[in-house]
Amino acid sequence: MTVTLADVAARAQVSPATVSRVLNGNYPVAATTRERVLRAVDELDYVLNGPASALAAATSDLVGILVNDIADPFFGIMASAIQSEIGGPGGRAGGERLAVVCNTGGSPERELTYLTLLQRQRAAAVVLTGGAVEDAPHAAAVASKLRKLADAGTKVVLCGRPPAPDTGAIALTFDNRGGGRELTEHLIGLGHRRLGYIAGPEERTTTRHRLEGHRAALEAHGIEEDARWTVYGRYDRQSGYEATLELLRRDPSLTAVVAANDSVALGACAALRDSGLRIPDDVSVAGFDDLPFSIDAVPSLTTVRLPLAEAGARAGRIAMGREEAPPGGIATIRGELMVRGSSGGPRG
Amino acid sequence: MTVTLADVAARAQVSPATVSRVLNGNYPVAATTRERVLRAVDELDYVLNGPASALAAATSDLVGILVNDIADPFFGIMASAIQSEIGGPGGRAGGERLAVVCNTGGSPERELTYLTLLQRQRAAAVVLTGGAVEDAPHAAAVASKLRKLADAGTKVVLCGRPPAPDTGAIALTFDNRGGGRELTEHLIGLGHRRLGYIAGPEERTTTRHRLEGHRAALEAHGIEEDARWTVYGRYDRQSGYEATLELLRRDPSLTAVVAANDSVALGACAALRDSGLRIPDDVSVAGFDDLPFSIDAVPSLTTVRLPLAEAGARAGRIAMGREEAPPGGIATIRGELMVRGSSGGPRG
DNA sequence: AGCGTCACAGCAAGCGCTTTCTATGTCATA
DNA sequence: TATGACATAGAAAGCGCTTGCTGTGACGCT
Repeated sequence: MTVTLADVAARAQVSPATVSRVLNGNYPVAATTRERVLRAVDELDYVLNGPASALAAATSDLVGILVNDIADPFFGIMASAIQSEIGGPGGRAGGERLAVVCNTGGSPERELTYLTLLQRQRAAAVVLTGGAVEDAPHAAAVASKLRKLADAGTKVVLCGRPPAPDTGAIALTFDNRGGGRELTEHLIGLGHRRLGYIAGPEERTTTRHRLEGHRAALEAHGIEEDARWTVYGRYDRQSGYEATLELLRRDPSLTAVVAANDSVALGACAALRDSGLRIPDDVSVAGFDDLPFSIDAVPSLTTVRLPLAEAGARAGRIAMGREEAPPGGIATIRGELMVRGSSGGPRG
Repeated sequence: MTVTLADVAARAQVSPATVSRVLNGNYPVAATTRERVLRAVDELDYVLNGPASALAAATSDLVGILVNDIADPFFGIMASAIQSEIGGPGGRAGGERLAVVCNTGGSPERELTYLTLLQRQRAAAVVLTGGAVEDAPHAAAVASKLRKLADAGTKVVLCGRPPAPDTGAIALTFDNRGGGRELTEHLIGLGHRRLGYIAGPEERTTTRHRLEGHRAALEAHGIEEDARWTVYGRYDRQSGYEATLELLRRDPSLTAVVAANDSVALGACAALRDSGLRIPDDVSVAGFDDLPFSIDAVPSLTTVRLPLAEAGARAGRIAMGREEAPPGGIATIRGELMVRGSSGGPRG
């Protein structure tokens, strides 16, 4: 039924070995023979059997990309960049690799299961994007999995994720703390003294780091934080909306709201508007990430730009061995403060 | 070095066959034996060799999802929904399947290459999302590929894509024409008579269908279209920005701008604002898709909501054989007009 | 008591490919 | 002309798993 290497070999009047060599192009084959084989391949419409070849060669051309939420452009942009460097079809790299994007939905179990699945497929490389969960047992489980992958020859790269010591994984980490600090300092510089903070899910490293930066800025300027000023939520618009209403309820005198990311910030803007407050006249708003839509908000969003595409591309190249790993296997990528219309001096 | 089935078998004092059966659970194995095997698996930290198993069983648990642009939430949302039904880790389905998202970047060649790669991996199913390219040779090549995939037992589902006759592919198509028409009729109903249209890439089916709907509405209301009122571009914000400036240059008296999708519409809004025009007082704007950010635009965007998540979920279920295919293998999914702040009566 | 049934477990034959090693013909060199 | 050296091609041994078929006791039945 299905055409095999042997069929091609028969048709081209050569041995299967020769066909394999033509297809893999890593062994001298006379031009005329090669052409004959290629013609047979074409005529029979032969397609290599991936599993068989992976089994025999003990390698695979699968590259896994783990993301928390594929519907979120934050991850989409990174995944896209990673993939373009993986050299899937059309990429620069020679060999065709199948870049597979796996959506963990932020669930630790799924993350682990996907890693196992990739291990099972003997993936050539794995790139994990986005923050990690701080749950100790899970972190240990992931670390052990990563070590096993690395030991089995799979290249492991973390993109926008804190380093995983002793796992052999290369880490490109975002400086969430520094960005958070810079952002809040900008607001403080404008004169704000009462700032609400809408954090992401409490157990995520990204959440904690950004919040730490925010608090560091407050502290550096002698602003004592009110416990009511922080609300935890999810990394989405709705969460931002609800959290903002909650903040307003807790302390209507807030003059600025700092959000965990841009989506949350947009939700915050909507809530403020719905509460009859003007941005930035009454309340300033700041986001994080600088996703494409942030510039289209009205007023456009003050935020911290993370070079997602660049980081992804670099992660992809490292995963493919086309770029050297940073010294120590760890690189910190800084964000850039983007001051736009959503932030201004406090009212009055 | 690496642990194999045989190692587990030796440790559990059973034959490899038994271990395989325990792992696949499709053959009676005594409870005590099973437990012994499972313990050995655990102790040895055994991970099945995917390629070997796929080769021997002549099936794979890979499911491919093709998207045009993974950084675009339009595709991200569908991919996410498809994947959740595929039953990757955490999904409802029992068997663990690896859902792989492939980013074609809208390139026909890449699309074809990815299909071949998936064919090579003997994918269990393939879901193609988004519009197709209208280039005849390419369409034929894709159709032939789809037929081969279907013949080889791979389930092929099109989600948000026009049907591919005689390929055995199930199609869930968006009613882009109907949506486009409804949208423009809404604007005409408001009193607009001079409407600019910012189309997507000319060679895409989605572009053509939406534009056809727009024109049908114009015609139905006896509005003669000016050739200057249509500009082609890409499906992104920047394209919308530039196209709007171009439209304004060509005919400053336009009172409404209809965009190929929401991202383009946002770009249009930005261009209008930068040109000193108010929305909708001076010019109304309409988008398409109703992506999450559209409601956050100021004013919020009038658009056509496409049930991306629902369609994706359905496509996923069909691909898994957990839902029956629609009669005739084709279902048309309608959009819903969402009237919001960006559209109003023409000035004056 | 004799024998068919049933529930398990093992044997062994591949699945379709890669790759090492070996064979063969062709040259250039001595 | 004899002889390496070299360029190619083939034979064959797996890669690690699945599965059809073949045992083999333990049971229940007449």
